Amino acid sequence: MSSRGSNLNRPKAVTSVDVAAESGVSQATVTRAYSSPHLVSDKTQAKVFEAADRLGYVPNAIARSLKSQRTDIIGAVVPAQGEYWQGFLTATSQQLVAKGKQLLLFSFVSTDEVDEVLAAIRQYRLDGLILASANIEQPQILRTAQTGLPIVAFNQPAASGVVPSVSVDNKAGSQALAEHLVFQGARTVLFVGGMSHTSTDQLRYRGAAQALGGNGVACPYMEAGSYTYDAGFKAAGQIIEMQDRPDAVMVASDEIAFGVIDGLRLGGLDVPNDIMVTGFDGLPQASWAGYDLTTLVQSTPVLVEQTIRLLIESDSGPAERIAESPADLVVSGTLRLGRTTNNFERNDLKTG
Amino acid sequence: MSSRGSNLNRPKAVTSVDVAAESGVSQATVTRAYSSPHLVSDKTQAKVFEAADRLGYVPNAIARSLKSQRTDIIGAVVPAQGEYWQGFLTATSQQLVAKGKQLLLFSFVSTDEVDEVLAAIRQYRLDGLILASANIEQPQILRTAQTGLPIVAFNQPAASGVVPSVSVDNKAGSQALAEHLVFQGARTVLFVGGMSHTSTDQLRYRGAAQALGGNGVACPYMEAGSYTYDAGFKAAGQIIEMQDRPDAVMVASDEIAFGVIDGLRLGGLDVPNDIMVTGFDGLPQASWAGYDLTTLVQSTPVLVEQTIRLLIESDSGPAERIAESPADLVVSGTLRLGRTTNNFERNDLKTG
DNA sequence: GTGAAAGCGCTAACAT
DNA sequence: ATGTTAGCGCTTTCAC
Repeated sequence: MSSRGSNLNRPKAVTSVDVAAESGVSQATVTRAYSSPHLVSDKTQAKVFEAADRLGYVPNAIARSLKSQRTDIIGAVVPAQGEYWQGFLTATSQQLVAKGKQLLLFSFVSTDEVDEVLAAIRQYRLDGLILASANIEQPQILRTAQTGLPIVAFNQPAASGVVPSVSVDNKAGSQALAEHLVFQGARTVLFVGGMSHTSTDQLRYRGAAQALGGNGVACPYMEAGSYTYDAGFKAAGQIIEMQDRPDAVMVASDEIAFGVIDGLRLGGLDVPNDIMVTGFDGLPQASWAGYDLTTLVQSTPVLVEQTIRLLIESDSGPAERIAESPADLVVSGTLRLGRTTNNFERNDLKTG
Repeated sequence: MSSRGSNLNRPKAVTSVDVAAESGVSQATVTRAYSSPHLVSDKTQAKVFEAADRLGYVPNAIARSLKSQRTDIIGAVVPAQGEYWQGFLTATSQQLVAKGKQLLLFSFVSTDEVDEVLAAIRQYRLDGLILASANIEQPQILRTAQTGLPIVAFNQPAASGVVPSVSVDNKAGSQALAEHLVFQGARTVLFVGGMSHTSTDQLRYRGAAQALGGNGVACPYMEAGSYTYDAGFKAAGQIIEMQDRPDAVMVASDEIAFGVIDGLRLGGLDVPNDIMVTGFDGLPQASWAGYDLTTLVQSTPVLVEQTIRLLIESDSGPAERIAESPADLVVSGTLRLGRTTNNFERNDLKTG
């Protein structure tokens, strides 16, 4: 065995006691210099910081958390797959750091892993948890919520019965988009969903069906099977085979829509001249020239902001149960030109 | 029911002392039942777990960390932008959870934020840190490493002088790809890099230039400016303007390559018949029918595995300084057909 | 404004 | 196999 200490070969940690000794004040004063500077004279604070600098002292967040019962860490449970989630993760991480909080990330592939993850989470006494997937089941959520851990569901409107939830206004967005399709002259529209049992799917379909029905346009539903490119690609194969091919396909998500477009084009159809396609989400790729997809752009930073607010406010007082944010309709190349209106303008999705 | 009434939401925390009282054993035995079950009789353990269940007890990881000086948390600093990073994050999160560890995520947009983030990190006494970006500067890395925090650089080969580093074998991959281009009949090749000062760019270019030079093919370098779609799209504009348009464009990353392809096609060129394009990374979108990009596929899970191994082993003994993993050449639709060899086969990038 | 002292909940000797 | 005890590093009364 090595003669060294049992576990880590790190340099011995510098603690507030060391800084106290070095600067000739008490340990309590060192702590105060950091966490309650207003209780310490400027001179003392300077003395402490100098000593800390000399010694390389950094306050220990673990010890602070043990005492204060706050970790300043927010957890997020996010699906491993899906083009959508990157934007969520970076927005969340950024906004939390700006608030002096950190993000503990858990990703899962299959729903089975969620239980395991939720158990691991409980040990860490997080300040809050964001559940960002339609694939987490309500009993799981409920059980976790009962431990007293503040939870907010993200883009999972169905969870709002159990925990506060933040999501884009799926139905209103879908309605606006459907109305625009009618305006563009679509007389037959097919809705391609991801998984029919999710609330996201249902709301988006309902919005479409309602708006279309009001205009005397039928809206059959086709299930792609998952929210993936491949599912959309396969769905396109079925669309091509259809007897009465629709004028337009409303797809439940951008990622599925990319697959639909590629599948249709590979099948020899011209998008948008033979058939129009729309998406939902506003992924960065939607504005890529190869797709130039008409879609509903979610403002992820805004949604995340609301999520964090709900999470933090849930410490004090009754929170709203559900917050819905509008999606912006962005009309692009996947709609036929020549019938546009200036109610809708082409926005840039990327700032660069 | 729902009116818990009071303001503070968390039920008073159940501790090992409570469980001890409930089960009639000492507090230490409760702890042992969880962390060293072999030191406890089966009967006692059962008794403890029952009591814990009744009370809803979960061990407190914060308190454990304070005592044990291990948090079981690994940090990762990752750029906010870039299609590449989602795969890294999910692989890392997954593999860590499988090892009973957690992932604390930090993302940054501009380099200025890195210092702030590194400071925040130090407070958390992480067990290790993965720096996954070419944009973190060596002095910063060095300073952080000197605090005793084990660090591994991910896909940032230049950092290997300072901390252990794991990356794909950029040069060898690029060479193999360049040789294949020559085999396909390319006589003039343009290399489009992201940012010329990064080691990733340099290695990928060097590999290409060397292989091409050995075959008497020149390889000028063009800098896109960033590793983004937009940068590639703009580069395509310049390529179209060129007097002697190259047979093929080797692009430093898939994401840039998507932009190049779209830009070339929008400019009226046929990819691959007018001009061939290759990428590097093996993003999911590379296998989408719209691009079907010939690229070098990094096995992110394997790279992450090595990264984690280095991080954990660095606790005990001298680690390798650098690990390089091969990239798999995947030949797809963005190369001209008719001259293929069965040395290279089309692989499926997606398992679904 | 500063110091002394009592924990936060768990771990790891050291006893028995 | 189990109980006792002394901390881990910080926050927070409570004195002075």
